[in-house]
Amino acid sequence: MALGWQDVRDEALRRIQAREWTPGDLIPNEADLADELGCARGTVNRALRDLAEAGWLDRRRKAGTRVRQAPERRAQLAIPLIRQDIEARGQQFAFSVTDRQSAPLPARERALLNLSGEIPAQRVRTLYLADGQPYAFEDRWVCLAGAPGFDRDPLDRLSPNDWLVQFAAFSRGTLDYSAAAVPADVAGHLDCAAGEPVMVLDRCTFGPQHPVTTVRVYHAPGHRLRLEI
Amino acid sequence: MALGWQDVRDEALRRIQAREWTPGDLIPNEADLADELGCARGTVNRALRDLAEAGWLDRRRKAGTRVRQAPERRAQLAIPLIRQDIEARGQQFAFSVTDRQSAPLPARERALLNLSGEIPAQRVRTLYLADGQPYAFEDRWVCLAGAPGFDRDPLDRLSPNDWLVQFAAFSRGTLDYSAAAVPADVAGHLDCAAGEPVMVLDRCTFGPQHPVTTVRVYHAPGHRLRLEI
DNA sequence: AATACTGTTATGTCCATACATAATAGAGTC
DNA sequence: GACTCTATTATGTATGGACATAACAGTATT
Repeated sequence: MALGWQDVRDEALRRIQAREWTPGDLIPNEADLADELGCARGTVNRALRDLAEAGWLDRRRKAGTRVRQAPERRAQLAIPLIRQDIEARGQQFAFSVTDRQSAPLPARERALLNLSGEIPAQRVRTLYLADGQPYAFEDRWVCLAGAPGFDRDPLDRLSPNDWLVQFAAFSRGTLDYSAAAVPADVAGHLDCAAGEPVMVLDRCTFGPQHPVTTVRVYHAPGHRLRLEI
Repeated sequence: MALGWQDVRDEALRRIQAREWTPGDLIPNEADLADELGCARGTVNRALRDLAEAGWLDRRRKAGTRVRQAPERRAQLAIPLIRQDIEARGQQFAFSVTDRQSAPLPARERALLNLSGEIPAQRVRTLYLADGQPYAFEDRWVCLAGAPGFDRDPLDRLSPNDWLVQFAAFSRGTLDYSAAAVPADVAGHLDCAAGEPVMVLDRCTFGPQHPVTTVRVYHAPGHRLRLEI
């Protein structure tokens, strides 16, 4: 019957939400709680660590554990992989590379990726389709040092997105969402009026050694980014 | 001397990124790894669990641990608290309630919060300012059952957002970002042209017992939502 | 008063062990 | 072959004990 750490977490969360432990409060220490609830300290530790990670508690050695004033909750966003997004909605995925050229990385992209000098790169612009309807249009620069072989792949089976996921190791990156009016040249691909408001994603990806790619994705009108807490 | 779980995690991540363990691969089991690295199985477990949470590994009882094909990385987004956002940028926070009325919850909002029947609620529309410049305009419905006392607060010191954070327990919710053209009545408050593209956030908040509030936030043009991995 | 040292304390982590649980693989049955 | 039952196995978790570490508080020193 012994208490699991999830039980302990639920009980602690209950006390926080029921305001038995109010924001700013110092809560009993692990040993006492373990004693009170009848489990080992390790179990309480696991439970409270989990609540701290979720933003409910603030823990500091010696200072003890206290309830956060404003529970700094964090939402998790599964990083969008366009193909998966489309397939998850039961739609047919397709893409078409509209143009592709090799050239040194331009200044704007160099700045985004913290690079300087002449960087061999390739630009690919791709339209993604869901059930034949435009889903997103991406304008991507790929650093060949961070994605060796990318320029030699015909990109007929794998989309640029999928190719990079599969062959380029990556360790960190940034995602930057904003709203913008569709530029005229993109509007044609997305099959909408120029100037319509759409979600734009600017993304940079870095591998363990080299920067890999930076991309601007124009989502089709109506796209929503959904997060749950 | 003794390996910490972070050391084990780093070593495992190194092997994944160096492709010593390739996607789809079954990696050695915990006991063997512990043996090889010279630490207890618990330590390996902690490390691998961490990598699984971060999306690098896939673990299943008996089936073992394997490297994710496409590391389903998750980005964390600190839930936006407008006042903190503004103050974090070193700007002066201010707000003004433009109008406020008590009325039963309309149909659209009832649907969003999974409610039916006649629900006592209050509507508040608020303009948020950073250094005197419009930052966001919110149109909020608050369920009085989930936020008792809200309708009696003059909202002169605390903004609706801050009031709810401080006095209404909440346990879960949804965030829904999209791009939209600013409606004419909002454009006046945000000091921009009607029809300009802006980020819109639709948010629902639920307490442990009752739904609490649903809100639509129109961010000022140029607003960016930044996530890091 | 300012500084340096020294306990004390609560959390952080490790270990060895034990048992629980989910999922697979194989044996046996129809 | 399709099904059921039964090991087997890798991960999940609980325990008690131990020590590490950060941070605070009080004491001693200058």
